[in-house]
Amino acid sequence: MNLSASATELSRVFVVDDDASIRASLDSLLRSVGHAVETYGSALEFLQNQKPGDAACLILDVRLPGISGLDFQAQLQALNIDLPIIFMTGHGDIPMTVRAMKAGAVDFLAKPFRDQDMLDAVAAAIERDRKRRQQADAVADLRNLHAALTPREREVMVHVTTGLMNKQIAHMMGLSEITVKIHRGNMMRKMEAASVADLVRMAEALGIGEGVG
Amino acid sequence: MNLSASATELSRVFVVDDDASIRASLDSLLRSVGHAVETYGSALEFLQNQKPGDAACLILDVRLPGISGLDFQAQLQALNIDLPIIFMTGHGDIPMTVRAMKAGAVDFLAKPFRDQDMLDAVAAAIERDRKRRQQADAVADLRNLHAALTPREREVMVHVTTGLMNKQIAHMMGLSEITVKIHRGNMMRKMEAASVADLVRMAEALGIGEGVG
DNA sequence: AACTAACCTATACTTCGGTTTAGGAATGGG
DNA sequence: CCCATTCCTAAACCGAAGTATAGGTTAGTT
Repeated sequence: MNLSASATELSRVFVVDDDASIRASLDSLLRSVGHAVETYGSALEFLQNQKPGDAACLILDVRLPGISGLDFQAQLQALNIDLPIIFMTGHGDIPMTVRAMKAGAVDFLAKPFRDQDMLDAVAAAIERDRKRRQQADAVADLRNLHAALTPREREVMVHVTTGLMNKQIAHMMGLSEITVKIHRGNMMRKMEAASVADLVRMAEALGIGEGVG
Repeated sequence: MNLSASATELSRVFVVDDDASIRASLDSLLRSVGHAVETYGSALEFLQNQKPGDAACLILDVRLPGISGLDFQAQLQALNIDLPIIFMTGHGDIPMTVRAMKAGAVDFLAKPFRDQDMLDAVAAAIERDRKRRQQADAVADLRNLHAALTPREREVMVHVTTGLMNKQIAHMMGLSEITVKIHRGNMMRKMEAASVADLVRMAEALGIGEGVG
């Protein structure tokens, strides 16, 4: 059996709904297309288990025991858990929908919904998460490199990405030019930057010293 | 009278609704807080008049004579008219709301709505447009500079922003190194780039030759 | 035919970037 | 106390970048 037929990469879907029958049917539906599924009856239950490294998304009923799905969405953001969310609702209204979408929800489905709509939403959510992870991983790598810099090297990096010459940097930092060159060389090696152009792009990704745009 | 009291910058709101009374009340509401307002009874009417240079937004009833507001939204995108849209609806449902929000609507208000909700939405929309314009203007300036480059200069610019050395560029283009230097110097002057760092940021803004990611 | 723009090249020179080698000083941990 | 790290500097050197100056070709315009 080819376990990874439809899911070329691992995809995990978390379902949070207090209705066991909904959980069961979603579980079956999602597994049928190759997603790994974990279901929970409440937000708390979900929070207690931790999420692995797969591309994932969260299917949430707006009405949960104890907490509103919308509030839970905000709570996750506050906790820095960035998981694409698909909302379901039995008695949703427009303001609720708008609020959820503004807060970044992938989709908002009114029950009952068509299976295909849910599958499409999940596919979109998983894809979004996959891209976000990819981007986040790249930035994390850069952060590691950047963290290995000494204070002086970090400082020089800012000035280099600003477009200053060694001479100017030396003057600003109260150093001799040759010292700047040393710091600069060490910095470039540690950052694994082959050129200033590379370095500038890294700095942009790290959110360091913007300039033109 | 201080005409620009509440509106520190000019803001223009387009209202498209087939109901004249709605148009009138929105016109009055929006003018009261300092927005310039133009109302139209149909999408076509709006399209025939052209939009000026102010920061602006569009208030649209989802149900318009002849065309759906959602379809009109898509049409505007196709026409490359990027105006923040606030939808109003009397009989809206959740799928409609989701579709509009996914397509980039700023807000989606169910009638009747509170005046303050509309004013908040308009303020957010205007602000979004202001930022978009600012960004677009900056890019337009860059495009003008870039358009003034000769083909060779453009080519050299790509290679420079990739981080290549003059020697390598020369080899790739089948030129002598000195010729590359000339093109490069002319290019930097025409682009008004004081440094490679500057140039790289310009290239990013122009969407030219990405590198690191 | 005269002119302009874009293109290519060379010599010569200056400045800038970068590495190597070789030190000295301060800090903090084992 | 020794050791590692960070920090600063210098001399010497090489290669890369950049700027004249001076020339040439081709193609299209007037």
